[in-house]
Amino acid sequence: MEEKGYPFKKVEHKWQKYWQKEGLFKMDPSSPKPKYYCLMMFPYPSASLHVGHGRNYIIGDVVARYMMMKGYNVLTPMGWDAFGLPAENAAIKDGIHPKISTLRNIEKMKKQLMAWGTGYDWQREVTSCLPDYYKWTQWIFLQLYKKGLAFKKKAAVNWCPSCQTVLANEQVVNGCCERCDTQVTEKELEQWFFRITEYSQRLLEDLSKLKHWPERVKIMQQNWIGKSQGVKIDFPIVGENEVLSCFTTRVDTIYGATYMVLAPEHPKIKDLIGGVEKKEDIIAFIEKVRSQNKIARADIGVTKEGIFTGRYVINPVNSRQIPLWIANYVLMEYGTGAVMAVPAHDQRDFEFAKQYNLPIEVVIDNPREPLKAQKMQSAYEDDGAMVNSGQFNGLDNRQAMDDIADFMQEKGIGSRTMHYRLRDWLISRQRYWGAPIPIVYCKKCGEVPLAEKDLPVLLPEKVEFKPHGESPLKTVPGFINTRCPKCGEKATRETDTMDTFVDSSWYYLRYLSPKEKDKPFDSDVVNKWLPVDQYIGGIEHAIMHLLYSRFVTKVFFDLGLINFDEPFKRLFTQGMIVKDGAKMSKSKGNVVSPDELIAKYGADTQRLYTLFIGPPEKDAEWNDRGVEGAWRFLNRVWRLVDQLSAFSHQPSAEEKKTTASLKRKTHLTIKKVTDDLEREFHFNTAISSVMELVNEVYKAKEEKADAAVIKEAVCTTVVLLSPFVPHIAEEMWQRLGEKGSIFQRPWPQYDRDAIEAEEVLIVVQVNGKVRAKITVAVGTKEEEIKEIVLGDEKVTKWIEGKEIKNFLVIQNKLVSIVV
RNA sequence: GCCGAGAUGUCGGAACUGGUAGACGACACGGACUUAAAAUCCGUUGGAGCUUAGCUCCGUGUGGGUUCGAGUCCCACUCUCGGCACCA
Repeated sequence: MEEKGYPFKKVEHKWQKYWQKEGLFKMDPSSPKPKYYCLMMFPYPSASLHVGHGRNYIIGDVVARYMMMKGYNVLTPMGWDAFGLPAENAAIKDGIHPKISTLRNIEKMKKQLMAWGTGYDWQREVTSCLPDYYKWTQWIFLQLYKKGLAFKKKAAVNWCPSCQTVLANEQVVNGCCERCDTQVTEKELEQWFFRITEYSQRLLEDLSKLKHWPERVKIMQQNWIGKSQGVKIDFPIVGENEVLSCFTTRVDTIYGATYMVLAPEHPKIKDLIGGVEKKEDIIAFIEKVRSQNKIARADIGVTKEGIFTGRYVINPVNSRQIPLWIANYVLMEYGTGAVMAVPAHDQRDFEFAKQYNLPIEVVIDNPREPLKAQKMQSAYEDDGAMVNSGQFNGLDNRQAMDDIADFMQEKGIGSRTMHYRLRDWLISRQRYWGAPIPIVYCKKCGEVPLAEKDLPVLLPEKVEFKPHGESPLKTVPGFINTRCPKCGEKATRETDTMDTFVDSSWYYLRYLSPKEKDKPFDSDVVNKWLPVDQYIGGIEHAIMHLLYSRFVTKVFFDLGLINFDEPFKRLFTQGMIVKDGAKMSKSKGNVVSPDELIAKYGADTQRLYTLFIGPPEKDAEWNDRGVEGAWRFLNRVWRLVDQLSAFSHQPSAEEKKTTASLKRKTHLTIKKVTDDLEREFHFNTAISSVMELVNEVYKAKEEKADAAVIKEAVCTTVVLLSPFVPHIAEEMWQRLGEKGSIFQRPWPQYDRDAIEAEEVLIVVQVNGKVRAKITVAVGTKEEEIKEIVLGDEKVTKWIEGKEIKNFLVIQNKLVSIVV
């Protein structure tokens, strides 16, 4: 295609080379400037990028360049979250080794990032799938292991009986295997966990330290941790010298507990049903529920299923015997795996009681109309006065909650306690493309961690990818067979690899000393540079990645490795770019390729449009027409610079007014752009205000304003645009006769005197409606304004013959008359 | 169901602490330049009405409220999007 407009290809090539040569983005450790760590979530190296991906990097690049001009020593590194399932799937499908496809994708993406003009300190690049990185991921595992924070326990995985393989949640589609469509079941395996639950309270509390995180992300994390206060109550089992404990947040409803339900996985069931008549049926029921995988079990939703155990427990407050059931709607992972069922006041219990004809007893009355157990259509979950509750009758239920908890603690039948929804972090993956877990199993010594000096446990390269029922690592004898680090006897290696979220939970520390051979990071340097000043990434990482990173940081803090306990000071989560109302994806065919755009209009046009499209934290709809608008604007600025030297003029008195107004606009724009960048990254309004300035310059040229002031306006335009469209800005800067990189000059300051206006427009409202506008000198006295207003024809028309009830004057702004 | 975000012209979106609603861009239309087209430049562009150089009324999802004045604050509701979901 023939190039029209400014020669963007030449310009972009020239300046990309220049930045690289000059090392513009190389962080200088000896710089006396204050530090600024600007971090983008490191990407998974995928084969094809679209303009939606670009938004993240473009925003980050604007921030980095702006902070540079503000005089900071900016660190802006980049790396690759390079382990993961897609590469392994590609290996199975196309037979290409994950390492090869991943490294190839990295090269491709790196070129793409450079084509966007985004600058990074490439000397600090990290790649999580390479041994010099994952050695330290394994090291981190060992530290957690030593602290008792890494441990093994049985846990269920999704299992495809046909492929004979473990499936990740995203490989399960509608409860079936994505490859062969077989119904997925659950299988128990010994798996590795990180004990993140030990940090529940701190992870929750410290959210309040994160003043510059989006509120919604903090709320999501808070809900995810899910703290609830309640009471743990012991129910004695009839005929045994034992109790079943349950947790409730609604201890006020205890008198209404008419049965108890256990999760099918509850460990005490085995003993309890030992001598029961229908033991076989119960076992069959438990088997049935457990054979369904978690996803299917959650799907059932409506159908609550259960079975009576034949046993009874005693409600400790009224000594009543109530039946003990097992049901699919009770989860072992939450609380104690046992629930006191109060059908009158809990909807789930209500549905179950209706289905199995269990008694319903009202203990909190609806203040609007008394409840009748037989007539209830649903549970009453709101507040009211206590009834049928012994000594607590008549109390407000909220009050009773406290009183009953006190009563129980006194009598020793229950205690106030807290529960968290957060579960331990399952880090085991039965996969090849991940960091091997550095553990060895020895017949004599059992489970033995490797010594730090024996790291890394290298991932073998020669493996078979075709699915045959087991993790590819299990088929490599050279990997599995080893010696016990303790006794030297023959031993076998752990074949599970680590969740990629482990890799990504600490990479931001590695950037500070990426080539360090003896430790994961240099504590002194890390302590100097962290926490990260600005973290930028997608909202999809609001919970997992950010929570895991916070956890790992806290562990490092406790280990004395670092002196801060939150990794990211400021967080910005950008919105998605959609097209035709849907997220861009190959399957939907709505992908906009950055390569074509760059070929047609250049990277700066794409950058400008991406930033102009809307507020960056919100989702935005891509529109090809809008790109042309950005292109037109850049050319408009380009021509302005081009023609500037030809313009010289000494203004007449009349033209001086235009000159003054342009000068004022110039400085107002500096203020506006700066405010928009400081305030939540409002690039869209910053850019529109520069557009206004450019329009004004065109007008001022037409009206022959002073050449020096026009030049000031044009230079300011170029500088203000530079973080957004760096290539063209550098080129124009040079053409304006300046030397060196525009990013090495300071960000402009506005002149307070220049933005002072001499006259203001005052709006006159009569009965709340705008009726006239008058222009007066700044600071005109109230009396004087009154006089002018009352003499105005447009105003008198509306107040004539009417009584003025109120006359309000707001300085330099507005007059409001009520008649 | 719960939690969160949102609803403004034909479209993307502006409007900071209540003070001219619709900045800026896109689309559309008209004009200038041109042999012509593209590009560029200038102008018009929320709706309705009228006695049409202008003026009036209506207008920010719906209904109510506070206020001299509400897109903005309060109450109730509707819808859309996102996340979580049998959490005791």
